[in-house]
Amino acid sequence: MSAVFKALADPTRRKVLELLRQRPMTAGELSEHFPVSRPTMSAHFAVLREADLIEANKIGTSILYQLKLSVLEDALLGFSRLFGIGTGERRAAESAGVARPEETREGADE
Amino acid sequence: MSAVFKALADPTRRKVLELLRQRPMTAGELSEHFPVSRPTMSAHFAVLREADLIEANKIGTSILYQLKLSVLEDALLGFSRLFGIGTGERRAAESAGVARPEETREGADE
DNA sequence: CTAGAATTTAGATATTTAGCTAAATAACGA
DNA sequence: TCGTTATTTAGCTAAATATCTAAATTCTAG
Repeated sequence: MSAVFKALADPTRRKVLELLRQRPMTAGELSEHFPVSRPTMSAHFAVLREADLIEANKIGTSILYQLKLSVLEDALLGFSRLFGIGTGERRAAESAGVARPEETREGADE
Repeated sequence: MSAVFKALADPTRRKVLELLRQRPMTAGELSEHFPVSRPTMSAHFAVLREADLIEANKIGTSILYQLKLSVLEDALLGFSRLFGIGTGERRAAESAGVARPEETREGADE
C-alpha cells in the first residue's frame, strides 16, 4: 500500500492515471500530455508499474499502458475504511474526548 | 490536494492520522508510538499541518493534535470520484476499450 | 524568578526523487 | 541488413526529504 501512496504523491503520476481511466494509451501518447522528457515519463511509468497501478503490454514497437483500477480502488477504499470514510458506514470518530467541537461536518453517507 | 497526497506518502504520517482517528493526542504521546526522535516527529506534524490534515491546540506546555477528518475525506473522496470509485456507482470500466466520447473532466488536480 | 517539561527550530548529513541529455534496446518495414 | 520509430537505461545534477543532535522557545510550578 505504501507504494501506491508514494506513487500517488506526484501530480504527474496522478494525471497519468486519470488519462488511463479513459482508455489505455501508449507511453508516447501519454507523454504528449506533459511538458517533460520521454525518459522522465518513463521513470514515472516505472513507479506506477512498481505500485502495480498500471500494466504494460507491448504492441509492436509501442507499449500500451493500462490502468489497474482494482488496485487503485483497493488501496483507496482500504485506507478510507480505516477512517470510516466513503462507501462504508460513516462512523463518528470525531466525538471522542474533544475539548471543543468546531466543525460538525456530516451528511457523507448513512 | 497535492499537499494531502504528499503527506499521505509517508507511512509514519499515515499512522499518525490513524492514531488521531481514535482521539486527539499530544505530540509527545504520538511520538511514543514511533522509533524516531521528537524533532523528526515534529517535522512530520508540520507536514500534516501544512496539508491541513491536523489541527494543533496548545494545552499548557503540551500541544494537542487533532485530526481534521473532513479534509482527509474531501481529498480521498474527491480523487476517488475521478475514477468512479467509492460512493458513486462502480461501473465495470476496467476492461480496455471503454472509450466513452464523454469528454472526461480533468484538471481538477493540484 | 528559576527550574523543569514539552515542543519546535537550527544546522548538519545521507538518501531519495525528478529532471535532463545521450546512448542502448527492440521491433518494424523497405 | 539498414534505417526509423518507440521506449527504456545510464549517468548526471539539483532539489527535496528524513533523520539526527544541540539549542531555543514556551509554559507552568514552586
